[in-house]
Amino acid sequence: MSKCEQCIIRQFNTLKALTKDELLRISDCKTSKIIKKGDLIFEEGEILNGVYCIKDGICKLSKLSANGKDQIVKLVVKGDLLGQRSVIGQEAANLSATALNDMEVCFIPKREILADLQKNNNFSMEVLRDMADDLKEADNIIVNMAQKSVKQRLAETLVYIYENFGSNDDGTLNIILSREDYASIVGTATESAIRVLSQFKKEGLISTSGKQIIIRDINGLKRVE
Amino acid sequence: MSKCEQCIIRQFNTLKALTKDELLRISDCKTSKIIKKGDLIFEEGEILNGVYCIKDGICKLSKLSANGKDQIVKLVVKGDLLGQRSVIGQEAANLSATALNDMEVCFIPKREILADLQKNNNFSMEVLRDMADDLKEADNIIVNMAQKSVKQRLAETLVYIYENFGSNDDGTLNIILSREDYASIVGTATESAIRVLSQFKKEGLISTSGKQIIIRDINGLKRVE
DNA sequence: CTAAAAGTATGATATTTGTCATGTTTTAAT
DNA sequence: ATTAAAACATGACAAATATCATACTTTTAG
Repeated sequence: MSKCEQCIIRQFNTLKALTKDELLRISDCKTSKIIKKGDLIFEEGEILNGVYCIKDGICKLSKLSANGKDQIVKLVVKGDLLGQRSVIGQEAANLSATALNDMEVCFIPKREILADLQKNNNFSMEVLRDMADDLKEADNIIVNMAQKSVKQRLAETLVYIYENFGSNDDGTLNIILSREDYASIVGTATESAIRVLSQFKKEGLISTSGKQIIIRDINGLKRVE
Repeated sequence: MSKCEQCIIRQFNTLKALTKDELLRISDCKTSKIIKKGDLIFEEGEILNGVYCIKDGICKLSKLSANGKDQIVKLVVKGDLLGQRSVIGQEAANLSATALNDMEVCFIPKREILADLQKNNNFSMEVLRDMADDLKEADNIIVNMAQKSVKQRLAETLVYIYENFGSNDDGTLNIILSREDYASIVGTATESAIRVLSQFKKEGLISTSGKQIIIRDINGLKRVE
């Protein structure tokens, strides 16, 4: 079993504030899991017994709406921590987490996290800052959802993915999403998302091959109105 | 100057986790302010030097979108704390706060709050829980914005205000908002909000006299599709 | 390698929501 | 109490988005 003290991943999340001793303790009780593309990590309503530290892969956080459609609220990638909110609030998960490709995660029991939050103030401040940032991000999404068109939201989503999750050598986006996923991020019908992507293609902003999307004109996408 | 140790308000927010000594210190450096209806408490982009504890009154947290329209993200009432996120994140305010009626607030300097967060773990845990709750709420709003119709969102807003902020003896909602404010919560055009309210009136779900709104059929509002 | 399934694409049409114009009512200041 | 300004209300029309139908393409499982 690999050791947390030597794991590079923790430098990217709030666990970086833990002491050597705390890391050793967590290392002893954590469990590693492999999660396959499409599999559920946890589901809305489920009680979480700990948090997940993502060593590799990408997943979506989504919630089922009354109309039967899934809404994606956030994309979570390598280095991020999953389930912090539910563990802190001591309540059932509000969102479902689904793997978008094969993932490797470490599960850390709730009691360890809560104990460290109580004892280590650097850690709780770090978690606080992290959550403050998530909250700001969520507020911005609310404004965008309410005030921008589907076309603008989709363009911004492409820019966001390009700038935050990068692209491969051949120019394709690192994260591969279905058109349905794009619709579910933007909050629109799948057909509408497809139509807008087709339009972007015609305008030379992107090109596609299958599910792969290549950004051709990032500034053009930023200018979409 | 009134004293925090004797103030009932703090029982309703995270300040309840502070010790007597901490409260005494805060009491000594806090300042009381009266804010008139319509006045700005702070504006998006402004650096906050502390947090506001709301002793009386109601305000809206909003953000200006690129299209020039204001989007209301949250309503904040007596007992709530304002500006926690900006102070913790050590960055400019992401939202503007505007009084919806005459308000009485206490301003607590940033350094006091940050010092207490460092020292008092009960307090930081309390703030953490509070923020976790805000985040959950924000995620739910995102889903509603993306997946529900203007009519549904407006009905839910009325139910929310009725259930969380109460009504007067004559049945009118405690919080009086303009049609423009309702539009700005729901994320629609003012005319659309007016039209939907008119429809609710025709259907007997609400009645109005001027800006005042009376809920006639709360269950009917909950059933709106 | 191949068939079935899943995903993508696009047209036609319906519905929802936004915009502009205009008139009425309410609110607030003198 | 009076009046100007603000807020509310509604019609007509335009634009954005959803829905349904259908065909094509890519991916996946055996």
